[in-house]
Amino acid sequence: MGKQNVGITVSKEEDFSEWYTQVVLKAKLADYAPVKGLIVLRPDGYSIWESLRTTFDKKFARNGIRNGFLPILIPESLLGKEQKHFAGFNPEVFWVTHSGTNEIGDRLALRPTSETLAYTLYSKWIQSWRDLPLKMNFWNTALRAEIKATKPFLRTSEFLWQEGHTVHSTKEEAEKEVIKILDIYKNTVEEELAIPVSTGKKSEKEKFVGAIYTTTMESIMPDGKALQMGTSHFLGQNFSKPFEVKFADKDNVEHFAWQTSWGVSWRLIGAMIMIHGDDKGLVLPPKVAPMQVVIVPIYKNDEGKNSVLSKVEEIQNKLESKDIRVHVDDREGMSPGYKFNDWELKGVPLRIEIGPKDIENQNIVVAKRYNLEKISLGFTEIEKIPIILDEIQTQMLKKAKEQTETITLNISDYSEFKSKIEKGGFFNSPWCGKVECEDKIKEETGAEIRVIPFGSENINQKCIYCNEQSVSTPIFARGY
RNA sequence: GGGAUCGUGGUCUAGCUUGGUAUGAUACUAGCCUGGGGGGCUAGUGGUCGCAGGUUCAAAUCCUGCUGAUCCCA
Repeated sequence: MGKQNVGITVSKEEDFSEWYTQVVLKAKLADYAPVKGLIVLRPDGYSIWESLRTTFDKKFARNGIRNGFLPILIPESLLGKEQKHFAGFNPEVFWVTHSGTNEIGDRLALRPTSETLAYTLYSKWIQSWRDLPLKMNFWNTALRAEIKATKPFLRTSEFLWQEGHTVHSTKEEAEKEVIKILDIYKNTVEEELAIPVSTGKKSEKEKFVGAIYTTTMESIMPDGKALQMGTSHFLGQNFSKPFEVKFADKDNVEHFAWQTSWGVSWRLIGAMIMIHGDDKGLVLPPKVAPMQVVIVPIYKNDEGKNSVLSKVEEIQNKLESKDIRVHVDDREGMSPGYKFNDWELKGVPLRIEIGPKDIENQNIVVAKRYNLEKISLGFTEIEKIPIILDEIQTQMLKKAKEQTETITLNISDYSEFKSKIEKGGFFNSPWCGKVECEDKIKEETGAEIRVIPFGSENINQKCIYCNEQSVSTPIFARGY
């Protein structure tokens, strides 16, 4: 077997973009579809998404949110009801104009997002304060035409996501919901994917079109570019008015409702690949890994094979009884070395090697993927495996946090800002709050306000661009 | 939005300038030997050169259109 095309052929350090694409394809998470900008998820990729979905569903349910399903086609007349929202999405909407050979009068959009459709229904379902709050979530795909620069998971014309839409009788309750969701997002991403995030608000310029304000979580990738990991919007009454989502309150006066919408997409998978992967390929956090442990049996002859395989089976059963996802690689005709590399490419968190030597010594060899460390465990120490997996999960988050810290800089001088932006990173820099400065910074450096972190309000500094009094210290970065 | 490069068995690739139905590696299948970090030998399978059209006796090669991918800049 040759190694030239099987593994990753470039280093993460030297050619990040190419490295990323190779990891996605070679670890068999996804492949390109025959249509531009679309990808296909393979079992290992989809399994990670399913794992995230399961976690989110549990947390949503605990918060009183239930799942529903919405169709993919939205008539133009509905999509156009909230003008700013429509104008924002229009350039990237796919349109269905024909059914068979007949032209469709009110052409149909492939949903870029479902606010307009959901709220048309909500206005039917809500009449009284007793119908509120209404909290629903939808697992589906959204379609937004990406003409250029597509990249698996990060920028595709169709993407898997969840979109939540809630309706409340008061502004306060809706705003609390916005934050509650952002919290769920943050702790899920940090606990499951081991990716640190910064949360806060988007600037006026960067907020969701149609929202009063947008809260967001952002992460910095190893190449110094920021990635939006999820957003939770306070819609106010911007949609409830045009869509007539209203209710009779206890005093029998009719009010427009207060709404939120929020979503995360499979971009999270892209972030996980970028943050944790290395030159050998994917590195999966144990919690979302489709296989947490792979066992590679090693033997020379039938006699050795039998004793090794019976031990392997015993260990497999022991681990499965502790709800560990185990796979035994009993493929014949492949050398152990080939298998080691293969599973490292696919990012399995722990590999167990068992051969004649180990049977003799009453131990197993355990290799950790995230740091490539190998340790020996006695046969009686198998129950330590779940603990080791937990440690790996913790260590991966720690490592990612350290990485984030090293590329997060406090910069209050604009010339320093400009000279360092080429290398990328999160820049904490004071800002006066004016969109003119934001625009100029974007124009001159390519960096934008990714997030204005909660608690970053401050009036004691000078705007990095115009030197006037600051209102906050946002995180600036170039983005994906 | 602007620019550049590219598309040949599953994968990577030679051939293209100077037209004559395709090179090598790897993968895959079978057998034997091997087996603790991408093994060896032997014998096989697999493509009609991204798609459509044009020029020609003849097109992977020349021309046109389309499509897809990658990278750089805004």
